[in-house]
Amino acid sequence: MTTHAQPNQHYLPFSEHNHSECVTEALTKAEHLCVERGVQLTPIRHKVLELIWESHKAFKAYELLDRLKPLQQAAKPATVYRALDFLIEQGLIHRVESLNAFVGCRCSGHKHEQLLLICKHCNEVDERSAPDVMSALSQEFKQAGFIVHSKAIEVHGICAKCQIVSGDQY
Amino acid sequence: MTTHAQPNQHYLPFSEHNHSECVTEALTKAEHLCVERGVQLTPIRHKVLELIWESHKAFKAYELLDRLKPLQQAAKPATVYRALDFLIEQGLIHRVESLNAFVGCRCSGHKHEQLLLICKHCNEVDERSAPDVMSALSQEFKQAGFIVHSKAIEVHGICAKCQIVSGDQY
DNA sequence: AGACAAACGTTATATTATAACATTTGTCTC
DNA sequence: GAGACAAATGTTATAATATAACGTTTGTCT
Repeated sequence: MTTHAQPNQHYLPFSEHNHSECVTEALTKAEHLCVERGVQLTPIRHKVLELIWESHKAFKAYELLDRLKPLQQAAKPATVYRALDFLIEQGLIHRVESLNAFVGCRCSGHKHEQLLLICKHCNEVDERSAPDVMSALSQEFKQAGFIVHSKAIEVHGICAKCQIVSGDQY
Repeated sequence: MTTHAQPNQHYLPFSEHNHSECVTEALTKAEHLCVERGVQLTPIRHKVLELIWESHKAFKAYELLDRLKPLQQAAKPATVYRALDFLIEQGLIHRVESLNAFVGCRCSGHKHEQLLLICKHCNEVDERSAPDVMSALSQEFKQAGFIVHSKAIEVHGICAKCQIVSGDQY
């Protein structure tokens, strides 16, 4: 099995990909990274990551908690939030600020912020590295004399797939 | 008194501006806009807008509520959230998604999203129209076939002023 | 006066997140 | 193996953010 993701950009649209492969790849990659880094992808953290990868939609913390409970009797809010903190720290998931929700990161491995395209119709979140946007941003920071620690670049709208599926008034 | 803001970009740094003029201008502009649009900038909405403009820092809803109470006995969470909804709707304030907080909009008048530079040290929020960033974003949306409804572009770090003030380890 | 819509009052509760402290688990040392 | 330690997790409580639902007031139009 090939376990490493493509460089970064231009994934297949969610509709066309083999999601179970996609998940396996993400999890395998996460496992390897954690070993490399000497950090523990404990069973709880692994389960939460798996739950998040169930789809490309962003999950709320309490939705994850509900799904975690059957697998982990003792699960409480802190259980989930701790796992999420770890996964974010390791760059394995993104927090979607404008939704208070969490989504798997397809370009995981290092902490880095991407452009998130969030579809209001299907709720899927597409990440794009958007190099031109990022370099324009860098220019802007330089001009402003601003030292960046973190970015959240989140866009809400309708994805290409949903425009076709339901040719409405978007 | 001149009541209309400069086109958009390149305001004075907060440290150098005359804040009371800045507030007066923002409030006067808001009043005019609401008249033009036939919407009501009621006393409560006006007070909340004034409170937000007390500084260029983002305020939490419940902080605003605490400050509103002395001026408005009956103020409850709904009071504040309704006023905030109105002010956002009219493009008079921004919601800062990554802080769950609200900040006055200096380029108010129409709904439009700007780049927000949020200083972790002084907590002030600088808005920038960042045309190059926006046009790179538009390119990206076009490429992705994504129809945009709204954007949140929020960057956390240290502003130029704070780098000078405390020459630390930022 | 009556009808209506918009804003606001009021109560209750939902949702999101963290604090604080106890317990368990694994590892290292002696 | 006993003791010491750090990391992870368990557990209880509560803080912080936000909305729902319904009643009342106010102004305007007829």
